[in-house]
Amino acid sequence: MRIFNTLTGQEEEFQPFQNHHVRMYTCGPTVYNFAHIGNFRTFVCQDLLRRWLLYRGYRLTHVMNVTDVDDKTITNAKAAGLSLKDYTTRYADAFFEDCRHLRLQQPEVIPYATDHIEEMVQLVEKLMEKNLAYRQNGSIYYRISAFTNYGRLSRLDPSQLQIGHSIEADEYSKDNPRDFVLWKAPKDGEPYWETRIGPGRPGWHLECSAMSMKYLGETFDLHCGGVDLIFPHHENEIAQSEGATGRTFVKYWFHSEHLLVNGERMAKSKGNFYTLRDLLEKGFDSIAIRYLLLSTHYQKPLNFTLEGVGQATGALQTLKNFLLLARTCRQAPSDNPRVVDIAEHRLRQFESAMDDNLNISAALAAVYDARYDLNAIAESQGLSSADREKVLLLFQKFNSLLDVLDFEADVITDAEVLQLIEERGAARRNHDFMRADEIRAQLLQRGIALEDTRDGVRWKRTR
RNA sequence: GGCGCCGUACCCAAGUGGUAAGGGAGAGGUCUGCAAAACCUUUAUUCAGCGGUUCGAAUCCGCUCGGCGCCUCCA
Repeated sequence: MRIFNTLTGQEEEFQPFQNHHVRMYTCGPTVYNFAHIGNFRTFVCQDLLRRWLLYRGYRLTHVMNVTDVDDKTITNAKAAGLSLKDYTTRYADAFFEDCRHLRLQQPEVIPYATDHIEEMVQLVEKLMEKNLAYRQNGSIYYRISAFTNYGRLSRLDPSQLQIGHSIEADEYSKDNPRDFVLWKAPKDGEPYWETRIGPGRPGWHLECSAMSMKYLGETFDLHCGGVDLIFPHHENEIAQSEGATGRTFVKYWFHSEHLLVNGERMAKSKGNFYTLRDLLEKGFDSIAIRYLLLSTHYQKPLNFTLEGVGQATGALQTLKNFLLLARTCRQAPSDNPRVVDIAEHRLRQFESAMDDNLNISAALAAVYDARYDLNAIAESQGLSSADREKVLLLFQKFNSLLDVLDFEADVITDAEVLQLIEERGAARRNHDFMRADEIRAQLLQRGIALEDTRDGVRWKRTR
């Protein structure tokens, strides 16, 4: 498979260091509030990547950190009158609940920053020994002028960087304003840790270097995040890690583009700021949102609109209707050789699209083409048992990547509903269409849609 | 000021030199007691605009217009 590597600015053949084992790190959430839909676009892209690696048979060790100490978590916890731990636990729980709604697979390891202070201290000690870090007013800074590769990932020339406007008071004492903080001196009323490098708390970049190397080794295959993390976060991670170890930190850098809402950057002030919760409360389906978020290539901006969620819902419905037909269509007396041909052809099309830098649009086209081809057969001739299995297996393969379809047999157990379906059938046979339509409308209100086919009545849930 | 991305139908979107995939929505039709589903037909002589290279350009080059991102809070 080929994948775009931010480090080289090119698409490259993916070849992990250890042949069959991929080690991957993703920058996880900072748990200071509910994650928004833009955050989840990134996590859905990473979910697609991880699922494709698994599909291709790699053993995967995926680490995603949780940042549970930083300026925002501290400020918000204080405002909420909670301890830092109580506050961040609340939002970490909410985050993982949202992840389940979006069917994001759990990474193998989910380390929390506050559980890894010792590893971070060790990393700072190494950087101090190598004279890549210096102490200033109780804080410790990274000396970027001592790291020659600084700016390679982001293609920024350190000497060209403008100095930001929001430099904190204590940072005026840095040797170079562009140096970044590794360890922050304690402030009044803020949490801090007593450590060998002095009291304080970690800077933002430090945790990712310390935790990724702890769980994946000093050199690993993939590091993921949103494009906004390229600079400074990932640039600084490289400086910290490679500065400390002298070895290549990461082989492939995977960055996903941002999500816009109605063509604009999402911002609370613009009134276009959505959390997943907002959308679910408005009655949108979390699976349709997953579908929408995964259906645009990760390197392209995704313009999120409520109309788009509606379109995604419609597209999913087409696939669900097909699966219903595939399960319930007439039993054919013998196998149809075209079924296996179609399945193999469309699967190949799907796989080569995904191998091509996760070309999800082309992969989805293969899914819909398969649906179209197989639908015609199921509709006109029915399917033999073996062919039915093949069709369902094909879509299960597609779904191992997409995870937007359900395959468990859905049965109605409610005796009253079954009774009504029965009664409607009798009414239709007696040409009492008033009564039949009345029952159909009644069931629709309960979320069950009835469809009359030449092979009898068929039903599906509408919610 | 520096670096980078994007512009394909009503909407989303693939395609990076060989004559415009796929999805949604709309219109007409077939089937149906009516629906629904499905199927058929239909919606870009054209890819922001203008020039150039080429037998051939949405694809390559140049310019123009429009939108977006990063440059120490950020997914």
